[in-house]
Amino acid sequence: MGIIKLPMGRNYEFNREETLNKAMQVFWQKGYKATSMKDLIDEMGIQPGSIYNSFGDKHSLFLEAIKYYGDVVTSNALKSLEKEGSPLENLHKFFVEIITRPSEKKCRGCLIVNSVVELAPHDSGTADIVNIIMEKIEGSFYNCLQKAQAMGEIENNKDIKALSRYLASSTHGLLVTGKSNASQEEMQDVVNVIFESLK
Amino acid sequence: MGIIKLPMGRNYEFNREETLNKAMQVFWQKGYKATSMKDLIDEMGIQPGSIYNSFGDKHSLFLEAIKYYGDVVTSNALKSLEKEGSPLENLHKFFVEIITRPSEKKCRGCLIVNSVVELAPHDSGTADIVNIIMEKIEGSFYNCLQKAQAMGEIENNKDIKALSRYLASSTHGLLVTGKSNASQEEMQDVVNVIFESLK
DNA sequence: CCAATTGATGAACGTTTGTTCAACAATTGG
DNA sequence: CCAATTGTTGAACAAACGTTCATCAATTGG
Repeated sequence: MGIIKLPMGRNYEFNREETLNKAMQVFWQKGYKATSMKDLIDEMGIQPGSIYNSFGDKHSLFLEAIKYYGDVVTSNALKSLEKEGSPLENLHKFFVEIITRPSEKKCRGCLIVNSVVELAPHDSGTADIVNIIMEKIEGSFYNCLQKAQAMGEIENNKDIKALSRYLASSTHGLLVTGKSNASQEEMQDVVNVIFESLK
Repeated sequence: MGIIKLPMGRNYEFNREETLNKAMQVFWQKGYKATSMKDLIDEMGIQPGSIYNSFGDKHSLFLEAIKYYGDVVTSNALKSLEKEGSPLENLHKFFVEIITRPSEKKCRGCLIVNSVVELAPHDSGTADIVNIIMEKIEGSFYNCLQKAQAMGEIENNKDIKALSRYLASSTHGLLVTGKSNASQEEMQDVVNVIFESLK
């Protein structure tokens, strides 16, 4: 075991991850363009110089924020699909969670969906990151459906690759619908039809 | 028949609808915040004074643009659902059109979906207009499904109110998916599952 | 304690933003 | 032709934007 060499200069006075998380929240709520550096400075609680020193410019910070969102928020939601017990029940809880969120939290939807719509077509940096996350989502659905099929919850003649793509697109749809003034009841209707189509 | 009284001052040198249409295209492609007045001046081909004189400020122009989109682009797409013949076939063509567009046109998606995601939660002016258009979309799906049911293309025990909500949300989903790098084939899979669920 | 290194601060910078307005052009009514 | 009215022009504006950097603070190595 070697001696730990500390860096020479001053120590950071903020927690990098906590600060990145704050930035993510702002981008999530306001979008990329509508978020100003002043917003970020206020919410992150550090000065512009510290932001640029630690995260680079606004665009770099944004890319890191959506990557972080994928690693924490999205990943956490997808983990619920791997729980023991009925895969279809896990999947159902996943969708109920999605349609329940809009009313409590401030209608932020999903940062990935928001970013696809606002930036992906014009910004390859954003496109690369969100595409990876979206493939991960589809992959998680696929694994869940595969398990469901193995357990006899889904008929064997079903094309679960197509179904996983369908579930991914349906999720995006609900996250958009949740940003309109659609009621809980309307979205419950949608989820019911989605689950009918899995049987 | 009375005498037509002409207004006293100078005549407009541009066609209001053509110019509004140009503005709509820019907002459609770039989003609200990412569109600058300079962009609008360049694309509309008139000076700032003329824009303010005819449309008010940027936000007012945007509201008029999304209203115009609903009256022209969305309405035109929905009209195809009312054509003679098989309602389900019309519906299918509607969805094929949606998943075919992204590759030709520059990945603009749908201005209404874009606006829900970018602005609706923070801007009640946008929310009001967008919600009306979304209700119109759901209404058109409902009429189409009703006709399909009357013609025996859909079973009578199906809840077509729920199905129309489902189709609306599915449409939003596909319009988001079309902005990612999803292939035509992937989206065709999604459409196939959607139509399975109508049977 | 002193040099070296690195983070923190926030005033200041040059752009770009959305918007205004005085000057000008075109049309109508008389 | 002259007054009245209204559209057009584009320079100019204040405010907000993202970004930089000289100055200071804290830590390490010797």
